[in-house]
Amino acid sequence: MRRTKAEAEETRSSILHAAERVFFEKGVSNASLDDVAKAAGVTRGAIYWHFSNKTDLFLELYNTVSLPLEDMVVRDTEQPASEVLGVIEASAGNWLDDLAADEHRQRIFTILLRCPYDEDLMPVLDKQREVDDRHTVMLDNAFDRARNEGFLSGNWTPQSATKALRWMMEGLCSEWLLFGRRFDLAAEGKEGLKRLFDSFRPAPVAIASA
Amino acid sequence: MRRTKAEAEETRSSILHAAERVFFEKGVSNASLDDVAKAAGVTRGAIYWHFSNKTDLFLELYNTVSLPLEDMVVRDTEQPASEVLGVIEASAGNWLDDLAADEHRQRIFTILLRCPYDEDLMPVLDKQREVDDRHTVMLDNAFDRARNEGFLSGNWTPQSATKALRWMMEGLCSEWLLFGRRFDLAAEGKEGLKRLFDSFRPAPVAIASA
DNA sequence: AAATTAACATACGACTGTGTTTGTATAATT
DNA sequence: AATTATACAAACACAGTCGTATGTTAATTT
Repeated sequence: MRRTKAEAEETRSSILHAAERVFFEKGVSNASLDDVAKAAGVTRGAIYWHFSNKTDLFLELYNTVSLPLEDMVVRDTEQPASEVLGVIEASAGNWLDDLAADEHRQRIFTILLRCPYDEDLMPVLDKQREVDDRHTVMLDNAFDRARNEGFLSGNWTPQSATKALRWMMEGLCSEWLLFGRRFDLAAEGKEGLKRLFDSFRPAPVAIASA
Repeated sequence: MRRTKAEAEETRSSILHAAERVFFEKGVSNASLDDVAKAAGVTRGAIYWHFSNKTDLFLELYNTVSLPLEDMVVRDTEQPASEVLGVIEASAGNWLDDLAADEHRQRIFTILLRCPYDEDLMPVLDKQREVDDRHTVMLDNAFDRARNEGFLSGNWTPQSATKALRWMMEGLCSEWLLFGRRFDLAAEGKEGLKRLFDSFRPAPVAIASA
């Protein structure tokens, strides 16, 4: 019962969506291809037609969101230095808003956090590292610009600010994703960001007063 | 070939050690009991003698470190308020030192971070949450004491300081454990802690000068 | 000394998941 | 209109893995 090309593309994407849900619920290694097939309303034959095996299915699923993942990098480095910190903070806040609103992204991140990286999933890890490294470099540069223009507190170096920000974001999201979303990610996250960035900014110089 | 009780206890603990290594390397759900048995130099019979099944083995393994886990709570709340922040910072720093030095603890944490929590592993998750909640309460109280005595910067509230600290620690350890230990956990972690705690402390009041 | 039991190893049956092969109906091609 | 390639479903063969059942040996008990 051959379907038209559009229909085939439809079942392929329904398989991907089903895989996302099943992998999220049962974990990648605990989920069987039959679980995915049933969740997609097809048989394993359809999966093996569109994908070569489970690892390939996982990688394709990862690719469906890998490009949006990279959007978290800060690219507005053309701003005046006085606003660099504000731009970074807003960018991180927006990223939290996006994650909080996008269940798809939530599930993918959760899957990625929990998945046991064996040998054949290494490309995923490598890509994650590459994105993280690029992100780190861009943050370093941005904080460095802020510091050179006197907009970074002496308590922080560009590198330490980058790390503090990244660790806070990672811890925040890990706790939220892996631990059952028991708090308001965007609200509490942005409040934390605000206080952290306040400490990034130099103390206001005392106006000569009485 | 019946062994003496001491020998039996020895094989039991060797099974636990093997399980720790194998679960760490292959992930809990990807590791078979035969993998564990071979790594321990026994057969599956020995495992089924000492443990009822794989979940039970995992839970017993978790119990071997669950008590030390709770040591990370700050219990030195009897210090003078002026030193509360220093005590918390030192406690967190010590915790990092311990983790960096104890491969056993590293593996257990990594396993816990990566393991897909299905239904029968819920007790582990619940216990983790309980420890975390207690830790949070103690930190809240400690920061509150510091604030009441004027030792907490106005930029932070006790709750926000607690969260910032916990997220930073969690992000730091997650990245180090899940991402290949590509940096010096204790050194970089303590530097980050120092800067964060510097921002927790109120700005020094300007001495009346010329 | 005989019987029992603890501490395993070995063997067995059942099931699950995987990859492949085969069947098949339909769209696309010629 | 006949052929072919596509998009699957259904069936098959096979390796793991699990739990259990049974065997075996040595320590303990009686």
